Amino acid sequence: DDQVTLYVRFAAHMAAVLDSLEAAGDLPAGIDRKAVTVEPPRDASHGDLATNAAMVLAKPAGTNPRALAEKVAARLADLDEVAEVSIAGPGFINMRLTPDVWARELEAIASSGDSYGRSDIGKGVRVNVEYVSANPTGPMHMGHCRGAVVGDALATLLEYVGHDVTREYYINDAGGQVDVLARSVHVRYREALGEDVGNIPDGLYPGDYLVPVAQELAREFGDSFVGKPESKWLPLFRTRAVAAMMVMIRADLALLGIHHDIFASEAELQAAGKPEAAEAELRARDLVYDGMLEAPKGEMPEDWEPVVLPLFRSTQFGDDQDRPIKKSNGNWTYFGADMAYHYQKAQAADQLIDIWGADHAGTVKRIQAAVAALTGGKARFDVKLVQMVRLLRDGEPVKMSKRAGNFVTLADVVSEVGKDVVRFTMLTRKADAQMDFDFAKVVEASKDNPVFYVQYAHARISSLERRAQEAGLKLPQPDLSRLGTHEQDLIKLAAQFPRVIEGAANTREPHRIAFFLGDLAAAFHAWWNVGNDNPDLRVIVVNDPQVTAVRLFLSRQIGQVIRNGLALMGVAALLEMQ
RNA sequence: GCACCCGUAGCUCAGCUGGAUAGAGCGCUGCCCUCCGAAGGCAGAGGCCGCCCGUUCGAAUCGGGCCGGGUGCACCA
Repeated sequence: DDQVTLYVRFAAHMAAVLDSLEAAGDLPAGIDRKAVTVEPPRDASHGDLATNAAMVLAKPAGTNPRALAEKVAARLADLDEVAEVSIAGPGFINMRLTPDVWARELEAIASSGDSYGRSDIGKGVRVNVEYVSANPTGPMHMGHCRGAVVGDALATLLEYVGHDVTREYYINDAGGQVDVLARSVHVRYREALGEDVGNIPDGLYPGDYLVPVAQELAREFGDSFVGKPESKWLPLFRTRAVAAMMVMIRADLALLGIHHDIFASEAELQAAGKPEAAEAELRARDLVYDGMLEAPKGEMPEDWEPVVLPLFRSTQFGDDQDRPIKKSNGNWTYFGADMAYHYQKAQAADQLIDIWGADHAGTVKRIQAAVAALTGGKARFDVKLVQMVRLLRDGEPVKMSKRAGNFVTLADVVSEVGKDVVRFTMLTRKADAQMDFDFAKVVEASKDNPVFYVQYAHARISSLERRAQEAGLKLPQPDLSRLGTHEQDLIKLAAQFPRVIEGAANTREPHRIAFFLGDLAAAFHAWWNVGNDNPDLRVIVVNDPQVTAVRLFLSRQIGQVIRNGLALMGVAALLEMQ
């Protein structure tokens, strides 16, 4: 019971109070209580906790908020943990809690340890998070980075709150771009056999990361694919090249600490006839028909001509126009295969989440339409769009030319600033807000760099532990009744952690963890800094072991919360600053 | 023309999925620290939350309509 956190406990208190009012006939039975909240008021001078119960329930109960508030307040005042209750404004019920509550929460942090903030609100519901899914045509570059980190942190977060999470990567190994990849490798293959191929032709991938793949093919097959028609070598070269690219991509992801459970292949999906099955099902329900494609609404391409294709009725689900599932050459469109892919994912999960780059925003509606059609609206399906990251160095945009494969790779960035800095920084903005990533600023050791400030707090806490040990202090068991008000304020903030986690999980917004840690670190530094002016207020007061024991205990638990938050973000907590 | 995302302090951004007097960092102003637990600290000024309606006891938050910025708009992936 010690491990039940404050807000969980008070939700139960609230329910019990309302039950007892029902039993006493002061509240009609069966009123929806979903809107009732118990949370800290924005202004701390109002108290520690506030509930809107009276305002929310007054109307359905056929009474007025003040009258109901009186009754609720009276019962809340009976709780041991509540020191004082007051009614304010339109019917807020404010509670001030006993100091003991904060001591108890601190102990809950200590006994829960790495699990403080964990919950089971996910109830084991299966969630499939698909993220990264970069085309297997080269190494990961910075454009993939943010989605990778956001997806990974979100998956970890959902696991932490009790979901059964699958991390999935969709390999786009069936489209035209992997044929281009295979042709690019063929050029390198001829080169490996001694031919002077000159510059890599336009339209092919010029990167020299293809050289080892080609050399391997040359070693294994000699010149048997030189001067032969594509049909003789293309499938083999494609398979080998994609496999090699995926090895590279996995290595890049590993640099960020990212590992997927499932790598799903589009080519295999098609070979297994999944798109045909989805089409058949939708045709049977008249959701796929053969029809004329509408002319594009934007700039008209030169070679546009009307054509009849199998179309999915995505307009019935809110899309702007129906979408082709096959091309005029008979191949599946990306959408046609993707539709079948999402159907497949929905067989093994209750909820689907896709993390996409914002440049794909235009295709969200059609895939949501397809999932709604194929699952009968059963599966919750969210597409999370991640906005672009502008790369800067000292405020100047980093030059990138897509030609010559001269992009900034993820591996380069990680080796320059480190995994933890990349991951934390990518989570310091809402996913749908644009972001700058300045190589100079993210490693700056100052207060306006949240990565630094949070790590610095944790390092200070670790250093306190070390110094207490080095000083050889004989410390008693901490007597938590000696916590001061400043210290209680720090606990109050730390106690929000489980709520922040819950909110971040429900809204699928892992960035909230980063902001919370920034606030908690700032509060810790402020507490630390009072010791600058007054040595009696330092954590370690050599001639007062009682106080030292309590403050050290508090400091250790703040460190625990910071560590738990960082762990969810996939960031290692530093024991000392470099 | 349509769709999606964004408009909150001078700048960069939070705002707990409807709560009370709107928050942080930077910048600015003032004081403190330079005898070290200071890769700083404390305090202050600064906002019709793009605009207008609506829903509600209550709106930065929800709905509708405008205005402004970004992105995307045949079978590409």
